[in-house]
Amino acid sequence: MTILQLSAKADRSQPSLAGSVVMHKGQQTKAAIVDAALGLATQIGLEGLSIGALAEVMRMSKSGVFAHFGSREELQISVIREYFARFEEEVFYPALGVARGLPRLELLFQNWMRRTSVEIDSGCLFISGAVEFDDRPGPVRDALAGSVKTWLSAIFRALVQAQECGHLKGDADPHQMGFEIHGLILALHYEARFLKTPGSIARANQGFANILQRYGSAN
Amino acid sequence: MTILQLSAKADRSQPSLAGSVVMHKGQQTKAAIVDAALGLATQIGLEGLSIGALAEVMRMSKSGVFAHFGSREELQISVIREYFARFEEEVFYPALGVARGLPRLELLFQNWMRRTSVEIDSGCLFISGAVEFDDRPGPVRDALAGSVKTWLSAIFRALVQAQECGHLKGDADPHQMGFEIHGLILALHYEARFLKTPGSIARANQGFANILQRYGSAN
DNA sequence: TGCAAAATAGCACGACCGTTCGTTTTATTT
DNA sequence: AAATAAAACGAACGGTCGTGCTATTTTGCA
Repeated sequence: MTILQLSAKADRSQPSLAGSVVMHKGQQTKAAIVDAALGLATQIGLEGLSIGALAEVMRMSKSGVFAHFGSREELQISVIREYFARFEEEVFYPALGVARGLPRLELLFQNWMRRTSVEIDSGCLFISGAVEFDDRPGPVRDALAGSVKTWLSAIFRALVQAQECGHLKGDADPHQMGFEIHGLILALHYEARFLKTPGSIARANQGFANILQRYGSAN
Repeated sequence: MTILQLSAKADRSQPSLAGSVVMHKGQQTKAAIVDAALGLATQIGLEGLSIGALAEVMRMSKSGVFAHFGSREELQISVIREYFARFEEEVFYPALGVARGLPRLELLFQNWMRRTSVEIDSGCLFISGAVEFDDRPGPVRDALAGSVKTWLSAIFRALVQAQECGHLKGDADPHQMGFEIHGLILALHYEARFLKTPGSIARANQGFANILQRYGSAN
């Protein structure tokens, strides 16, 4: 049993570059397209992602690219799924290797921070996507919000476990902690990527330490 | 002397709805256009703001709207200036009426929170704009980043003053505090506007109280 | 090796974009 | 009221967008 409902079964028709062993031509190129699209989308956003530009990068015709998805929305959703899969792989799963409670919580945050640091250059789809699909209902928004909620609830569960392990004060509120931690990540992304404020990474780390100090059972 | 370099002198040619007493037709409609554009931009973003849609709202021709700005970029910049002016008016200036130190700091945050709460429905230009102009250099980005930096430095100064008044611990770091406060606002906007998480406003308030508790000189 | 199926290309469409230009209407001044 | 300046219009241009069609090429399997 895993905490995140990861794509356990080989999901129908969404190639994650490491799909099934036997991979036909179509699925290969589709995976390559999604990979390229992910690169474009993190930089210019899901809205800015255009099939024409994507085709140019892939050295394919627009219609050739288009045929793999059937619609722009489906392309965007594929990108979101791929982004989430990589996020899981990079941030979440490695943290399952360490003990529950504070160790895992700290590793989760550390991985999240490291990823966000990289995204200072490349951009974060969960942040840009949130702004772009604020009040634009539809399947893209649903995919985006679903992914984020899944991740945030994983953080929440790690906090609850830490409390159960006695690593946090009994009256600590995991929801409140999650909110504040999320704020640190958002502030890091905002100040470092947009404002180019130096030292933001250290600020976020310090903020996390402060939260632990307030809510930790020992000092 | 004011902390924010407010538009003290009647700025050349940017009508803020309450411009000079004698207002010619052109300046009136320009102000009305900017007002409508601000409404559109906060909802769909500065990038999504199109002259055609704006003209439709104004019941004017595209070219008629366009002539007031000369370019789309100039329109966007006008919108940013207007947004910042209103932000000052609503959040910053009222806080100058109370005593320096903790009272002013708390009022600043309270005003900021109130504004952000309203923006859960309408959207915040400083947040959506940051995502849209992350790595797109140019005058629009400059106007956006300049406004935000001006505001954040006002917060910073309020923190320094609070420390000078003895309302904060001597070893409190105003930069760190500003970072964490900014994170609370961002988390509020993200979770309330995008994820529709209930209780986010209370979370942000609690977070601010926590920061004050850690850094405050008295309890 | 042949053949069906899948993948890709090519082309055109309608819609919307920012912008330009010449004209006409509306305001302001003399 | 006449003259002048400012403002608004309407049509058009070149461009990009997503998408739908129809060929053509490529692929994988019998």
